[in-house]
Amino acid sequence: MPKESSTQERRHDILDSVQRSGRVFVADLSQSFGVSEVTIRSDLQMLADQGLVVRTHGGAIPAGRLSPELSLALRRQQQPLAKDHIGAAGAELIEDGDAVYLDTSSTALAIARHLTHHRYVTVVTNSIAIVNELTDCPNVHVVVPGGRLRRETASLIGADGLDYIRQLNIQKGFFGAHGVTPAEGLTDVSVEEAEVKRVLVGLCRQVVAVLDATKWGRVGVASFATLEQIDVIITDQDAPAELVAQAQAAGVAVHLV
Amino acid sequence: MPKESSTQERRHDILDSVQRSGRVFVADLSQSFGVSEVTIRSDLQMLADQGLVVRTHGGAIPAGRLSPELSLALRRQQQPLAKDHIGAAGAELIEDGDAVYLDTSSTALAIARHLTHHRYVTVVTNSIAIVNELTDCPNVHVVVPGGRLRRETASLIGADGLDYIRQLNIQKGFFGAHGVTPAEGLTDVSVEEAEVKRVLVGLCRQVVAVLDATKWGRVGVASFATLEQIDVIITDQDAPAELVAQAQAAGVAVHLV
DNA sequence: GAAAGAAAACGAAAGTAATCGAAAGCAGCA
DNA sequence: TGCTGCTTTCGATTACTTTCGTTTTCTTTC
Repeated sequence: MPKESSTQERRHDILDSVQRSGRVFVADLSQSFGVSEVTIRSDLQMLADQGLVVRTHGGAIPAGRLSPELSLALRRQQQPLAKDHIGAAGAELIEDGDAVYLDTSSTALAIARHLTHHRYVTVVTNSIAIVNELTDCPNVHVVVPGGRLRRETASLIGADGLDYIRQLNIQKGFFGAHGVTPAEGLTDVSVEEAEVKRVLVGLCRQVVAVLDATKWGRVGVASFATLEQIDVIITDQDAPAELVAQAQAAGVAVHLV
Repeated sequence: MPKESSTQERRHDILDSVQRSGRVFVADLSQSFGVSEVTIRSDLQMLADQGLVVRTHGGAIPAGRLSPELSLALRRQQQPLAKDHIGAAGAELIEDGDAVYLDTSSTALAIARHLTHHRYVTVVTNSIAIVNELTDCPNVHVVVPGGRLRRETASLIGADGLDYIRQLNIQKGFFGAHGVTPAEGLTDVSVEEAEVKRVLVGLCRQVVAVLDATKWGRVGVASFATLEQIDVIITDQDAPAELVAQAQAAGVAVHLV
């Protein structure tokens, strides 16, 4: 393993190593590349933000190593209280008679769980997890635009359903994201899904981002909404005050829950 | 089982083991993974919290799945044997590489359950039950054309996804029906769904009807395929011989299973 | 079948070691 | 001069252990 390579080369080599060996350790990579463990952790964080690896304690594994059910379960398990609070607050923004779009994030699923007392609401979603959740809610009308099954997120992906959605009048769209920063706005780890979300943001009358504190300051590989395009951000109390202030300065109504 | 795996990998492997063997024991897992029983119990607790396993005394069993030890009678309640046989026969008509349409009938679901050993198969379906079933089959590519949720059948209805389907080359379409007679052909109880099925029959290169004996001679309100449009009927041994003969006279290959 | 005792399993708590990530500072380069 | 990439430092977090009181299950006896 060569030393004195560029940052980009090192990250490429690290990714290659993760994929070849199936598991890497921070300590080993630090020794191999002749850089500090903090630098390796920074590299792995970048690769994780692009959805290429999954960070583990002491190292990383290839994205896709874990089964779809477990990947989904791990995502749902993160910040459960924050997501529930954000979900409840998101549901409170939904009025009887509304047509809303819920994306495939686990925070949008938390919103769906709080719709049991709403009436005449239409939910448009490509999340199979949300469809399953709303099967027991006869008061909610569910529309699924369609696409190809992506097991890791129990959702349907692709742009084919956009024509369907364009025919609908969607009052509010609720979007999770991999990260949010003032410069990059809302970002995702999948370029393809970011492209679809970008169109959806344009189709919704009101855009609501639902993010827990861990998402602030983090950047995924593709942006899908600038701060100016966001009407509301619902987040929890741990959200960093400085970034919240910058979002508010850009005109976003930030709800801390 | 290698040591030095991460927590996520261990839990993935534990979940896999639960699903493969149908039952696991804390003591065995502790020995296999080289960690304490408390750690294994913590792992199982997390998997149980997420609804992936059910904790038992001393171990765990799969969640939402029949354990191999459960009685055959309970399996029968789960799905009648005739449908399972028809489903198995339907799956045998599906070749690796095929793109097939499965409708939202419970017999089509039986087909989906027999696809675990197929490769490179694309399933096009609006049945949420089938999507859920195929979540565990990474070898099967799933496409969902989309529509409005119909809770009674865990499926999506409506003609909106037809444009999507028209772009696809579907070798075989598998259709359940409310009834089949020589005069009316295949019939359904929903005029709306019959209209969609009629279009779908026209889009599939080969049309396969999957019907148990109770469907012969029965008539729903709307027809969606004449006998001449049907290539194969898969049915069980109790199908009435005279109606079977008439179908055969009309050029249908009837498979009795 | 009920009761009693023993064994197995559980989960909470506390402790330890490893790992993490934020922050600050420095060097090199355009 | 400002930016990038790297370092060190250090408080926080994670993952695992052992211990021990509690609970559940099994076995034996009546």
